[in-house]
Amino acid sequence: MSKRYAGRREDLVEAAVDLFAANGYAGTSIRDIAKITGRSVSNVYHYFKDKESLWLAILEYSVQGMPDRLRSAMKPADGAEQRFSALVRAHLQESMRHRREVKIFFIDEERLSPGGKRINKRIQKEILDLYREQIGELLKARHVSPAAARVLAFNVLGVINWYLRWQDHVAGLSVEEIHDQIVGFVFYGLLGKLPGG
Amino acid sequence: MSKRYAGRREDLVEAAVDLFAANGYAGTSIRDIAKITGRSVSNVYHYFKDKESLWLAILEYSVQGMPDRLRSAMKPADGAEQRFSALVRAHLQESMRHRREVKIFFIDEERLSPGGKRINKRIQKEILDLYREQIGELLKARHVSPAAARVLAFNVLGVINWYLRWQDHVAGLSVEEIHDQIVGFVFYGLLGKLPGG
DNA sequence: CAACTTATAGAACGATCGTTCTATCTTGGT
DNA sequence: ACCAAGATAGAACGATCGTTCTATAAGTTG
Repeated sequence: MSKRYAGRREDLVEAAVDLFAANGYAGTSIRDIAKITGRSVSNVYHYFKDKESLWLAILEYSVQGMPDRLRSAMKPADGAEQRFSALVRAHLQESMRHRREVKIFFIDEERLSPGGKRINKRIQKEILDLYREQIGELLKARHVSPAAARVLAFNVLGVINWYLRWQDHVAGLSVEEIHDQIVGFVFYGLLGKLPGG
Repeated sequence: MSKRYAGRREDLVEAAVDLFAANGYAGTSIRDIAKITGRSVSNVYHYFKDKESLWLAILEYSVQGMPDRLRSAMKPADGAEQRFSALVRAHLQESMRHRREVKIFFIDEERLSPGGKRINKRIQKEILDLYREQIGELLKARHVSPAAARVLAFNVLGVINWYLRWQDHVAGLSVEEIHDQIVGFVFYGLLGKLPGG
């Protein structure tokens, strides 16, 4: 691989992320990707054997490693609340970092081949299980049923993933303040505790 | 309009809801809709002038009236907490009732014409404002900033809309129990109150 | 039955899709 | 300088897309 051509493959992935996030998988054509990178259609196929491979390459360098990154954000020495807070904060930051990829990942999963769907589902299940486990630790004294813990895990994921949609639409708060708000909501809801307390 | 042909238009809308929800707007063709209804392509165009009109017809008979239905679920005589609880429960029920439509509505909004987008945004804003207003009432004593109230409204919407995704994947709880769980989470989060209290 | 409106089907249009093929150009190693 | 490997472009394939046109069948109304 020559230096002159370094990053050419990554450019394609970058453009594909943009377009997939904006227009969806079915709504994005190989020609679109070629056009905004100033390349030819066949050049795209030189780097990726087909459209779905491009999709999977996106997942590979972003969402694929997310469960591990979330796990390593939680320090074993801390208490359950600190660990959970760290998990949520890491998850929010990861979602920010890979905003478009996560959007693609969670929204457009339907049109994949069975093999692609399996990868998608596996990662989603890893993250869900991570939350279920931590919620179990957090609520140990309250003996919640597994079904209830599952519902709670989905609720937390809903808050975090929904964040991707309105992230841009809030003025007047810094990113850190928004994250504080979200963590506070996940812990105490609307009524459980005063915002400042 | 003859009786023999009554409901033929509605059949097309019904099929389109199914397919749009399963495969997205760009991922669904007029020919797909014609095929599963056993009609011809041109017959679809006899009832709808183009693809986007079909989309808007779906919104019209489902999501369009949702803000009003949510408003009318809240009894003015009740207190702020009862009113908010009624709002969330009505929203959950409406989301269940029009599961596919809401999924389409919130997910696939990007590929519409400017006119279609405007309708979409208007309804979403109506619902968001409804929540912001009620959250304002609910937290009157705590003087939360408008930006913070906005974040809280988005969080609640995230929980409810995310519910559409995992609705099928929880065994061991009835629909009412799940709704209780969700309302409890919105009010008190993970730690704010005991589940049984 | 005749006239008119509605419902339907089938063929076709141009555009675009994912993909493949072939040919040229660039680069790095010898 | 030569050559193999990688990078690129362009043309073309068959399939499918949204849409339109034309023609026929069915139903309603006189």
